[in-house]
Amino acid sequence: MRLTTKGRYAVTAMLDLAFHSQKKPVTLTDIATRQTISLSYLEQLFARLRKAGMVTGVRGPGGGYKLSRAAIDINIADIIAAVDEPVDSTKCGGKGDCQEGQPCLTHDLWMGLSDQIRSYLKGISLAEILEREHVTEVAQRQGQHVEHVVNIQKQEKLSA
Amino acid sequence: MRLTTKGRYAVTAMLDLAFHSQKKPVTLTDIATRQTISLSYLEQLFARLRKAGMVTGVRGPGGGYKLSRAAIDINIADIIAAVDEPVDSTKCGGKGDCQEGQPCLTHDLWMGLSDQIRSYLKGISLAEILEREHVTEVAQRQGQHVEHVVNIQKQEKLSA
DNA sequence: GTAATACTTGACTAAAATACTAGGTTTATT
DNA sequence: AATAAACCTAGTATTTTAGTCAAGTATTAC
Repeated sequence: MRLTTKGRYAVTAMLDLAFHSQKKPVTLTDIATRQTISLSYLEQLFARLRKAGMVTGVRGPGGGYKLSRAAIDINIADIIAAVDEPVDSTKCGGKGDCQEGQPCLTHDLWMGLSDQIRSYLKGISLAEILEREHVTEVAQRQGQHVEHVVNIQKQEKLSA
Repeated sequence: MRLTTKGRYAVTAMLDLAFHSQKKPVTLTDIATRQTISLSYLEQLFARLRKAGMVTGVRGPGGGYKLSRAAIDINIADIIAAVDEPVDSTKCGGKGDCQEGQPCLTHDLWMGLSDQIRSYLKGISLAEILEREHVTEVAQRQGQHVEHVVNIQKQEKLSA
């Protein structure tokens, strides 16, 4: 499990998507504008997210992307795993025979730790993050812009 | 908080150090050999670890490195923070004014998540990891390979 | 059917991080 | 004095990151 800016971009984009795509699909152009990520880079990330079955593309005018599953069924670990190339961190393919056994000793230690982080992130869903940080903090500090968004969301929820 | 191969190298080296430096200092050459990390790369990492006050260099023949504190007082988050350049992930310096307020919404979300990971890793000490896999001690004494260690550990889990 | 909109693909690139190389200088032990 | 080790400085090849650019294909509103 690696934690890089690439993964952060993906999580950020997914959070944006979860937040804005409740009613209709969200275009990557919108996300790119809101999150100041380049469109083509987003396209790369979403190609992977789509292959991982986490988002669904809707073509044609009025199209965009939406979550394939409910936000509560999408966890952070899966998002990061989807965009990150899986790196073999063992140097011996997990065989345990790199060198006299010793090296794989610490490899095992690290991998155990890595697994813990993974399972920890697996326990956090998009929905939980949105809910946790939701209107409370950000809206207060922010004023009209976010309030506007929040209002729209509330209206959508009411009409849904 | 980033999780990269660099951080893994640092944690691995620190685990090795914690494991072997109980009596006398450990040379980087030893660690380099055991963990198959280049000596100069280790030097770079340990320069940072030393500046962070986690290890102490002992010069001269018979010298090497040792932990500055007890292994139980050194946590994983600090190790990673020591070798990783702190990247400003906000693009607005935490001011919250990147762009219309919106971007900082998700920035905050991610940073909150990042903080959780950090505090999680802060709760794990070198000593705990070594202890958790305490069988390694046995392996060391008996000169066995890790494959055996893993088997022993599985048996212990079964019998526990 | 056409145009608009949106997704797909692939090639390319500047900048940064990674991992290493080389060659030193101290410092302390023997 | 010889040596073993930390410690320092600079450079460098490779890979990854974070994009850009260009030319597609698919879908739907009209």
